Amino acid sequence: MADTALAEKGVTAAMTQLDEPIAPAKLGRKRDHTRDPEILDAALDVLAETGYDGMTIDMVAARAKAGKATVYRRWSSKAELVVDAVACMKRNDLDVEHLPDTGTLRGDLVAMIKPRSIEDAEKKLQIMGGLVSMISRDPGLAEAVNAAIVEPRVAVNRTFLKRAIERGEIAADCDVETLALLSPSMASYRVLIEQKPVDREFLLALIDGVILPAVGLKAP
Amino acid sequence: MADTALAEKGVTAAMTQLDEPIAPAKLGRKRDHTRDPEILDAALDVLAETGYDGMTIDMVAARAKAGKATVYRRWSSKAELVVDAVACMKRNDLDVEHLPDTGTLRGDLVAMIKPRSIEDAEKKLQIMGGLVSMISRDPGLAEAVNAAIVEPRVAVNRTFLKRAIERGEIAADCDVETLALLSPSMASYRVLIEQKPVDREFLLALIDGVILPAVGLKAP
DNA sequence: TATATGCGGTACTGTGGAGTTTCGGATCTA
DNA sequence: TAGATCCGAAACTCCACAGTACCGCATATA
Repeated sequence: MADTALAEKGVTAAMTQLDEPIAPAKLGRKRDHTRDPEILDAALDVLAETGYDGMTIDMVAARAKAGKATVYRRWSSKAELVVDAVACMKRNDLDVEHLPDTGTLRGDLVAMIKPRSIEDAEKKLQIMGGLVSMISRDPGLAEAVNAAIVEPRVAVNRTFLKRAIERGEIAADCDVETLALLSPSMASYRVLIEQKPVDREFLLALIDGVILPAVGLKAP
Repeated sequence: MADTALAEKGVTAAMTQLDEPIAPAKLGRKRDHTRDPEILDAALDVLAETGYDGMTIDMVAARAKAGKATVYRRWSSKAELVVDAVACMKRNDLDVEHLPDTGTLRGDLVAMIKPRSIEDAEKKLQIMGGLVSMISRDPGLAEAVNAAIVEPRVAVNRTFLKRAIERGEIAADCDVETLALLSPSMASYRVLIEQKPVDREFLLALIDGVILPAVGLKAP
């Protein structure tokens, strides 16, 4: 993922000499690709702490215990590094494959409230916050943010709601898309503007005070 | 030239021995305070377009057709200018005094959907977006943003909900605070992350698809 | 009139960060 | 081995911007 641009560059250089598309006859020390994720993780840390404009390549390199040249050898600019870091964030994502399936909408929603998951989500929101002002200027970044941070969460909620519709727990004509966006939206607002934590209490209030009533269910 | 400078230096040195610590006797041309709001408005425009870090004092001065020195004579730094600009934004705010009172919660909420109001809110959200990464580092700015952008909107919704409770239209135990935050939160998310417009359709979907069902009401 | 300040405009200074280069050393291929 | 490329580290160039200083003019007081 990280070396895509450089690999393409190498291929292009090779092709100009009419050599094989992929056989650049590599020479010298090989690039240590185990450092890629370390640098990307460092970038995400700095991004969450200082935002895009506050982040410097030196900070990232220092945190990853790497040289600046090592960073620039892999990503040609700060913007590319950030886009790649965000795009590669899906890795430590919530398991979309084995979601909880408790038989009730509330059970499913509440089952997603885990300290680990919350902590993870909160950092992602911080990262997103540091990118807000860039999103409007870089379509590629907006795309990456959406795919890595926004959409996964929304997809989970959408799945739960559709399941509830299928088993007849809630009405089929409720606005699934808007409801799926509800908790991510309000969590973002709470973290980035109100500067309050997204804790269990808040999420339960959201589920029992808004989402369930909105689909005609009651909290136990 | 050099002679003049030395002469002035001599005069100043002489006066410093007789100068009083506080000499408020105003002299010379008066500061034109009608320029203050023009500069602040220019700052808000630039802020909405480029964000805090993208904004330069030259941009603000140029848009206000003012000199940079004129800006720095009134605000000692970029940060102070921005905080003041945000704080002084309440001016063109929605009239909190004469809110609509239609007799139903839905009527009140729908009555707030005005093209002028939407346009205004959208620009405020853009400004807020440009400040997100600063909010976490400057408590004063967080305060200003909350007072100028967030709280007014929330207060309106809170008023409508409390009214509805008082007249028995909705249950008294519903979560007013969370519900009042709902539309600002989702509107922020829509503008800043999804990059979609906060149009009448979206707001109606929010009212009829989420808020009203959540308090046990139905859309007509 | 003399002096002092504000005005828009322009040129300047100082700083910090993006991106480049260099260095000594390590690791690969031929 | 020899040459090429990587590594971390540090020095370097270049540029944009915050903030300052000055210019010529306008407008205030005394």
